[in-house]
Amino acid sequence: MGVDCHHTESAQPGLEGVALADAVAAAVSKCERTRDRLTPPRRRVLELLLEADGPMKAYDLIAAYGQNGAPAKPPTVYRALDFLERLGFAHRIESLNAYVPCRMEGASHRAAFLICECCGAAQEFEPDFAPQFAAAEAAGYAVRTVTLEARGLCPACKVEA
Amino acid sequence: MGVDCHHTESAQPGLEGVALADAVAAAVSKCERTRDRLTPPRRRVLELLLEADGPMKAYDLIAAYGQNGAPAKPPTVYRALDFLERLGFAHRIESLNAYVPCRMEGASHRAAFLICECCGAAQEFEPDFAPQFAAAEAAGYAVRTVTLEARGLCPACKVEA
DNA sequence: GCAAGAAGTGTTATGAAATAACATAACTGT
DNA sequence: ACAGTTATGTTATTTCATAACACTTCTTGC
Repeated sequence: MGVDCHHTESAQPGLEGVALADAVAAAVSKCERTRDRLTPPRRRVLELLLEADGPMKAYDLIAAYGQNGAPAKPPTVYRALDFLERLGFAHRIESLNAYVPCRMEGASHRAAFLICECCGAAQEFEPDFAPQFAAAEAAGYAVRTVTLEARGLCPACKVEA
Repeated sequence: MGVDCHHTESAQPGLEGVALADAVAAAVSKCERTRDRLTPPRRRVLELLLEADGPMKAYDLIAAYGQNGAPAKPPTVYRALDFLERLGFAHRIESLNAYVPCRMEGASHRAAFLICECCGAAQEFEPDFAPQFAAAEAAGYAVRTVTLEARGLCPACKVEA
């Protein structure tokens, strides 16, 4: 990803086989419980995100959508992404214009990432926003969502540099 | 900005007259000290940001650039924004695709905003990233920059809602 | 069951955001 | 003044995202 990065292996390999099936099944059952509809296009986009080795651009998803190489129409994918974000199955990484499946258990309204500028990996983590949150509320703000994106070098790329 | 927001006054009025001149002069002298070149296009974009009542889109800047109504070419504005961000005179708000002048004194590599989803105001604040920073470094990451964007309602819009 | 509304999809077209590439001009240090 | 670097001007293109509308599928109250 970065200009001086020569990694061949991804820091975050995508799911496949049983692991992928399990992750999809978990989403299916979660949607059944909440009466949300994980329709075919939504499910397909979720699969693509889970299979990916890293953050996926919307137009990568569009290109990869069809099983036979046929691309999707942009609104198909953007609508699916809206749904997946809304349900907490995916996150948009603003500073990359890219999307990742949610790796955290408790789907909160918070998303925080450590983004490697060398290999492009995006590691989700659970931030403690308590201080910022408290400060904002003290100033009279009603905070709804918080996005945090830290950029730098992941352990592997730090060593190499 | 928001669909159910009827505010006429901005929460953050832009600078004009002496205040604007002072702010620009401060940037000029800061650049003189650091031997950076606040060239005409860069200065013009900085002025536009300072004059604005809120976050400016790049194409708003492009449209407003010429004194006589003539728009700028996109690269002119994007290059100026790169410069202004690099020196800490401006910040990009990722979740809005928009830009604001820096309101903080010490130009750090950190930018944090409280963004009102109703009136569109973006209030910059000085976050305490120490905990997140420490956690990231402990995990082996070398953090370079951190962006935090909290979305919700500002005090004025909270009352109205 | 079935009508009425809501939610989802397919499709065409367009709008908005950002950059590539290359030629020219202006500073900088020697 | 010259060589190297930094900045600008310009054209074109690429990338990212949504508007609008017709149609289908769910759902829910009767």
